[in-house]
Amino acid sequence: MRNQKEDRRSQRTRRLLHQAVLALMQEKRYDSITVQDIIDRADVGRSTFYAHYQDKEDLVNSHLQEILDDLSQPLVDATPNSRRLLPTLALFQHVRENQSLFEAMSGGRGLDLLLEKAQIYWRKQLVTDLQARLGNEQKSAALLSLVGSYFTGTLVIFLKWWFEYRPPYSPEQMDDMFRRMAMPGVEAILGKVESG
Amino acid sequence: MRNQKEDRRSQRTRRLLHQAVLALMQEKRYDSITVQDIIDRADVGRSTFYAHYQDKEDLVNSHLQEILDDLSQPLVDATPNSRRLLPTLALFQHVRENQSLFEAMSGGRGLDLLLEKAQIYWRKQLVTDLQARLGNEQKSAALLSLVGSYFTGTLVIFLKWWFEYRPPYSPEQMDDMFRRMAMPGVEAILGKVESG
Amino acid sequence: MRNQKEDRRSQRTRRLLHQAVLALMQEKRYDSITVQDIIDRADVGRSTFYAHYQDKEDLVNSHLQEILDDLSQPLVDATPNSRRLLPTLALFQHVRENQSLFEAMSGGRGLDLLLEKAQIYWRKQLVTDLQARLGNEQKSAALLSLVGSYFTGTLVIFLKWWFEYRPPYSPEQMDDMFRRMAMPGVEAILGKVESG
Amino acid sequence: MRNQKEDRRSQRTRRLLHQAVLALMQEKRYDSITVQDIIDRADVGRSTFYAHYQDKEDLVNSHLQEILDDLSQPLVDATPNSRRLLPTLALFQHVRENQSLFEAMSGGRGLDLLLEKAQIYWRKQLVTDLQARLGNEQKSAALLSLVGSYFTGTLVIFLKWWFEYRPPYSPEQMDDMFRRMAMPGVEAILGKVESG
DNA sequence: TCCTAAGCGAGACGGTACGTCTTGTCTTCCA
DNA sequence: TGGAAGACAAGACGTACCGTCTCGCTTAGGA
Repeated sequence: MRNQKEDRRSQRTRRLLHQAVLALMQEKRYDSITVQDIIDRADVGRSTFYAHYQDKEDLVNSHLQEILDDLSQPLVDATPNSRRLLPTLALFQHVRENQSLFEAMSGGRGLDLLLEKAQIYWRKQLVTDLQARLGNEQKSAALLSLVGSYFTGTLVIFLKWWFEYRPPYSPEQMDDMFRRMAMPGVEAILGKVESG
Repeated sequence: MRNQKEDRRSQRTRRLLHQAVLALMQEKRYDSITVQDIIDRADVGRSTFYAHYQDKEDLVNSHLQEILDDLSQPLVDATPNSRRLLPTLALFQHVRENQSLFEAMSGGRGLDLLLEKAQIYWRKQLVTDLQARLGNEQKSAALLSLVGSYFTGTLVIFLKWWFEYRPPYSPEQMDDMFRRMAMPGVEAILGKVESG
Repeated sequence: MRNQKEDRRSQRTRRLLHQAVLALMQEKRYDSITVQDIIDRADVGRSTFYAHYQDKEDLVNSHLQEILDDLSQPLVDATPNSRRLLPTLALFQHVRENQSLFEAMSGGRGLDLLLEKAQIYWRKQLVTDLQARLGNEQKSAALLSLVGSYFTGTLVIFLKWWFEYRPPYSPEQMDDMFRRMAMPGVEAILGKVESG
Repeated sequence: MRNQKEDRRSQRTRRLLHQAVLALMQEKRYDSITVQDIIDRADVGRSTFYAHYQDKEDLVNSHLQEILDDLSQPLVDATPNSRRLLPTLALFQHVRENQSLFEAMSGGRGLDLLLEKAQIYWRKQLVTDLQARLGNEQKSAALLSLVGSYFTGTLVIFLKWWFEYRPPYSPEQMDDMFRRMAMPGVEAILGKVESG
């Protein structure tokens, strides 16, 4: 029916635009990328761009969201009653497998934008999760919020450091260090929340 | 003397520009502040602006640097052989005393820019400090770098949370929680580095 | 026969488009009418429009040509050896009978376009006619051209004035005044060319 | 003082733009001239263009008005109690002297725009003039309006024909023919209004 | 009665010009 | 004579149309 056709065409255009913006983010600072750059690279008309996205930011957000969805897959796949706070090991592994993508974004501030979005997203997930786990124990909302910020913020710090410093550590080593550094802090506030 | 007068004039102009940019950062997003906004507010000619600063970023950086210098005063004042990693309590106290300034910047992303600069600055200080303390113990540069990122990153997370969540915690309570959450992680990697 | 069907459908589409453009010309300036306006009004697809006409101008021209053909009917019907230069009385009468049409076009520059086309068309007719009448008398081509421009130009001036000034004159009065003003000029150059 | 400087700069810019639009009108149809064409030719920034003129039409109008002012100089210079309706001889002479200018405009519809403006301008002058002359004789406003349209319309027809047909006639011959063709018509309605 | 080719609506698309906005330079005036 | 004022070139922005195109849907004639 109708929508199939439109979807097929639209999808192509959107894919071209995403590819273009990804390529450009490897070459120059996010701020200095112009809409003209993007549509030249994607070989797409100006009005077509604006038919799909409000502006450059909208496109980039949509692009980052896709990557974030992919990045958060481990979260979704995790067995609900896993005893770990967020499946961070799977996350480090996933990142390593797609290393080239993230390294590409690492120039030009793209990675920062992604991780900023990611932290907000993960924090929400984590706080919800913690509320569920600790439903009976009375911890203040403030403390939960703080722990959420701390845990996901630290996670982002580790990921950034992994990319920027480029130490020769495996995903497993990274996750191990992360756990060793972050979990005592969490437990200091909440008490033992996991055994793994 | 000529230069005195000129200096005096320059100072006045710079002060006007700083005030203008501070006021504007409370009203709108950093990105949407234009040079025209600033010079209108400061009641200064366009060329005058460019005589003093390269561009908007230069002005803002210069402004943030002033605040950062002030903010980092506790660091500088600290007794060199203090046993604490960064005088964070003094920092939390200083921030509380100048709360209105930081709350003003908190709209419009200005605070983020400041804290980003601050983290880089503090990290450098901290890593240098740690290298001095642990000169004899052989810790890899990588681990020092990671601890520096972790400690200052976490500090920034706490400061941000303090502003955004606005919990009714005193500087002392904040510092206490920060220490309880962050120090175990540091020690997990470096061993005990302080007793206080 | 195949073509009959196609023609019947095509005709409907063309009629819809003509009606739409006529209606629109009453509402807004010619230049500000867009193809989108036309096809929305005609309830016709974009590609259908371009299947029938090259562009907006083509459509309008085709529309004006129809009106012009109708408007020039008196000319064609005139007995070939009429002694009058162009049957202008019939023209004024015809215009009065279709007054509403012309008034409709009078907004938005449509009438100007029509009369411009008309003048060129009539001038050609008139010059050809004069050449035939004066075949033996040696009048330069230049003078014939001038008289052609003068006569038809003046006719257009009268028609425009009739519409814009809207004096309470009958077609007969208009024609009478037109003859009294224009014929002396013609005769000043060509000598008496008609007795009527 | 201040305004002098601004004026001097502005004048330069406006002159450049007028020159550019004049040059372009010789090369292509009025409609197909873009603002980009103009500013490229004038070597002027886009925003500068819009600082001086609302849009292309505004610029062209302003340009035509200048030419029209120049063209109407004979009118203004005429001794107020001249016995002729409009000093048409001076007009034909002026046009011949600036022939190259008008021929330049003759391509691309520019001349049409000018003459359209001119006719409206002259008609107003003439009607005012006739009202003054015939103050005591009771002629209806309608007839004065008609004569005004007729006289100036015919004048425009003659000028256009002169340019388009390019007959080898002198300004004096043109004026003579114009008078011989147009005046009888005027007198047929108004009676003798001049002796010359 | 079914088949098939055309006319058609819908509208995505590449492209071009628009008028607006902002930047950083450059010229002119004035103190 | 050096700094302030602001005109300017440059060029990106988001919008509006254009003319092309691809896609299914009707629909009416010939099989």
